[in-house]
Amino acid sequence: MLKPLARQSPTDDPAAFRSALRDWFSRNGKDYPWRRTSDPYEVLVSEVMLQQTQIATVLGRGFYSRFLERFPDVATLAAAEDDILLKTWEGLGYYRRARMLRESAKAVLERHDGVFPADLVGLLGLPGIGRYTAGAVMSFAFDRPAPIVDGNVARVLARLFDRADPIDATPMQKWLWETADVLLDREHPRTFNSALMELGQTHCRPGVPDCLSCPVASFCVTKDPATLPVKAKKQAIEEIDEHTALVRRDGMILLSRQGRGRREGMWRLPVREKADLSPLPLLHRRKYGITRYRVSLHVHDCPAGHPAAAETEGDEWISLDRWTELVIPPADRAALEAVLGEIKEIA
DNA sequence: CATTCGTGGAA
DNA sequence: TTTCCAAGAAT
Repeated sequence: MLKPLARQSPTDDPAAFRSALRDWFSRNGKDYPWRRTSDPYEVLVSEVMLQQTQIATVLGRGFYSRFLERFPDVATLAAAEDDILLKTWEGLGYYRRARMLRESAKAVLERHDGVFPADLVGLLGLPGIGRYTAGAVMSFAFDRPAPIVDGNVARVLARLFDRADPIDATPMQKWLWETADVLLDREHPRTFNSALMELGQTHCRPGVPDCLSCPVASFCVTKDPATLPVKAKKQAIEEIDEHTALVRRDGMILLSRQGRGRREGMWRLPVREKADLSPLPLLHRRKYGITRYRVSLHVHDCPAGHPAAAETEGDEWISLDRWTELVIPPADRAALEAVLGEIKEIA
C-alpha cells in the first residue's frame, strides 16, 4: 500500500485537519446544482433523490432539473397528484421517497406555515427525513452545524481512524456519528460536510483509494485502506421467476396497477401462475434485480380467451397508443417495448 | 434489530 | 458474468 505514514489522527489536531480539508475542497470541489442554492426545498429534493442513488443517475438522466421544473416549490409539490409525481420519479427507484417528499411538503405548509424548520428536531419530524438528511439540510441549506454520516463519511472515518468494526452495527454507528460531530468545522459546516463526502467519492473511494494525492493523508492512520470499511450483513440473492401475460384485444393490452407494497401505483404486465402460462409461447425474457431478488421476467403470448387472460384486481385495458405514458418500472417497460415492437414489425 | 424498498453503473 | 453498492429511512 502506497500511503504516506501518518503519526496523528484528525482528532490530534482538528483545526489543522479542517483547514486541510477546506483548502482542498475550495480548490477542487465540484459544481453541483444543489451547491448553487441555499433553498432548503431544493436542497431537500436533491438529498432525497440521492438517497442510495448515484449522482450520475440523478444529474445525467435529468431527474433533478425535471422534478424542480414540475414542482418548483413546496406548495406545488404538496398538491401533486400521484401519477404525475410517480412519472417524474419513474426509473429512480425507491418510489416511497417521492410520496414521503410530498408528505414533507404538506407538513411544512401545515405545521410550519410554509417555512422550512432550521433545526434538527423540526427536520427529523418530517416524513422521509432521517438523521443523515436532516443534517444535510441543516448544513447544506442553512450552513448550520450538524454532523452527517452517509456511506462516504463512514468509509472516510473508518479509514482515517483505522476502525475495522462493522459500520452497520450499532456501536460503530454511534462512534461514527460522535466522531463526525467532534470533527465538524462549526464555523464552516456546509463546506466541511461537503468536503468530507466528496473526499469519499474522489480519493477515499470504495475499493482501492488514491492515498497519494489525498489532502488529508497525513491525518490518516489506516494501514490497509482497501480492507475498510468492514460491513457485516450481506443477504443471499434469491432467484425467482416471474411469468406475465401479454394479452391483446382491439388495439389494447391488459396491464395491471400495483396495489400496496412494492412499486405501488405503477403499471406492470399482469403476473400469472407459471403453470398457466408456461404452455404458451414465450415472447420475451429478461433479468432484473430488485432488493434481494434476481428476477427472471417472462412474457408469454396469451390469447384473449385463455384463463390466464381473465382480469383480476387492478387490471385494466390500455390503448396501445397510450401505454407509454403510464408509470411503468424499467424492466416491464423494456419488455413491453421489445415485445410490442416485434409485433408491430410483423403486422 | 433485521428486513424491505429499485435501479443501474462500475469493479 | 457476478458482485458490489450509491448523499438512507421506515417498519
